[in-house]
Amino acid sequence: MNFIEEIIEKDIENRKNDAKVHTRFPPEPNGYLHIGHAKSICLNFGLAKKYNGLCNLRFDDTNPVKEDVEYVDSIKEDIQWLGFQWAEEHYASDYFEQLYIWAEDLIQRGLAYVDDQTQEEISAGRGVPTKPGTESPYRNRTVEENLDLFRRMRAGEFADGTKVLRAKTGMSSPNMHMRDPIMYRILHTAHHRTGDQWCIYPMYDYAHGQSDSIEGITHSICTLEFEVHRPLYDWFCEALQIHHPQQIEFARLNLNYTIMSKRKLMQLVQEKHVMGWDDPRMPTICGLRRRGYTPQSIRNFAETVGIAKRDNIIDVSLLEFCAREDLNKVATRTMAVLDPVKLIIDNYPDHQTEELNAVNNPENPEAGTRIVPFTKELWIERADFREEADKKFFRLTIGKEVRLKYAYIICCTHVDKDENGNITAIHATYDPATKSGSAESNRKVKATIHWLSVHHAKEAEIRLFDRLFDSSAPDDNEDGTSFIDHLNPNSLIVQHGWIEENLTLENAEPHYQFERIGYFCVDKEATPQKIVFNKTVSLKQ
RNA sequence: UGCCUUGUUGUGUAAUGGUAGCACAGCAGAUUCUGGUUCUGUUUGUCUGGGUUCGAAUCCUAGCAAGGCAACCA
Repeated sequence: MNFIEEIIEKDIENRKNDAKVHTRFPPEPNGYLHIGHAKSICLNFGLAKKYNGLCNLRFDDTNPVKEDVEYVDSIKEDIQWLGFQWAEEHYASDYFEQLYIWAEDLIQRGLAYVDDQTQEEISAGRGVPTKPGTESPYRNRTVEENLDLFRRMRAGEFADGTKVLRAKTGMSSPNMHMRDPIMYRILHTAHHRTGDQWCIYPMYDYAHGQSDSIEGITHSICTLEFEVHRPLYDWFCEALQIHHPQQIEFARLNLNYTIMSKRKLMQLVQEKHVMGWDDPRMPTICGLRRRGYTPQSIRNFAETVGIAKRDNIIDVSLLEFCAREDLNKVATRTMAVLDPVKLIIDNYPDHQTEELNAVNNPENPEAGTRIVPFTKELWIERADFREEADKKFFRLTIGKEVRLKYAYIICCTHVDKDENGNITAIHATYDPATKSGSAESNRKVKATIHWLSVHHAKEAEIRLFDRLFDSSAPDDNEDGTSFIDHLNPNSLIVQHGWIEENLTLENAEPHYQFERIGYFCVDKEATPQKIVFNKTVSLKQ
């Protein structure tokens, strides 16, 4: 049980909020969701589910300059794909009128004032954390004057940046957020939902808590950097005398070998370092989806990393473990040869084709079996043969035996080479008595390798992804480098390999395990003419 | 150098005054027609110093370290 669950269970025990739990996930629609958001989504929706409560989706859309419907749509898609459904869909912008009414109320009660200072003057007046700030010369305007000015701000009489509405919290708090914080700024910018209805927009601090309050949120969960905002959150709820949700902060997710800043992810997309927000190397939810991660694996990951208040950097190997753990259960097995070399079974009849049975998923007998054709000429993985094998190598080498999966035990005899010494073909003989499933098939061999019939295999493009950055902390700029400097030049390698003939775009399963290689899924760019696979994650080595 | 928060194996996370546990990673072995899976075993830890207590990761105290905060961003 994490510390938030402890708080909630105590609240339920004390019948706080009538023992109800109502959370919310409050993204700003200014970018795509990433794995860090997934942690927050799983937390908020998970808590609601665990305690028979509700979880809303609320877009924190108070800054029209950065926000767009494109992001609203992608956020909704990603949350649903992760397997969650919100109780209510809201937008902070739906509350603009209520927020405005409350602002006038605060003015009338002498708790807010219009300030004509420039941005620089306000910043200077705020002072520094170690010393109190100074009061604005406009701080003591009359209620009437403030009301008149604020109404004219709304009416559009003033230019951007010429006036703001500030709360009167005092100028000497050691918490900088409590030094007469700005509530409204003038922004003659169209909003993606309210159009040009407004030219003043509330700040986060004057919108978030109130939105929570309006929706009857009981536990307002956010990340650590909002800790210093909590006194303000509380101040507004108390000043307005409205339902007061409890803000609780937890540590955001950090993953090594990647970055999590929306701004920087946006830069990768805009500067075309990646194919887009859904590039399989991106830590975005849509990127992970395209990469072949299952929603279950991401939920498991979010559960496994836990919830606490200390800063953390999770090892990507945990994410990969979660992917393998789930994929092992659900992925359809198939044989694929990524880096082919020809294997010729010299003593196998020239024009014979045998139909062999292959298991679709050993973890799930219900997945059944399929037929794979076996012939004299096969593709095998170049790495499965070595001329000079050490003690640790127990696959194919001259004079040694291996089993061809679902087929026969073969013994390597010799190899053909071109003038440069590169192996062009490997020759072997097979033992007909060792056919899989036959009475004498139980002879032990050191290894089993996968293969494909040259005459039947189909070509496919296979995209092998590695981590996007070659530094475990690409965002650490202490040496003067930027995350762009740490991009891994080998993060995408495109190979043209061979797949089983029965695997087509039309009948493709959502997830495959290429036996002995890794987990793969069909990419959205695949066509019936050219099927394209993405590597999700390799098998454990 | 003001205020807030946080320090538990390599990485995360439990233990709420009573045997420092779990997961990942690592290592070793068993099984295996995937060097996968599964199973077994195993290395490594309470930031430091004092104090309270029969007993401290936990309480007190003094340090130290890390992170956050001085946007008309969220």
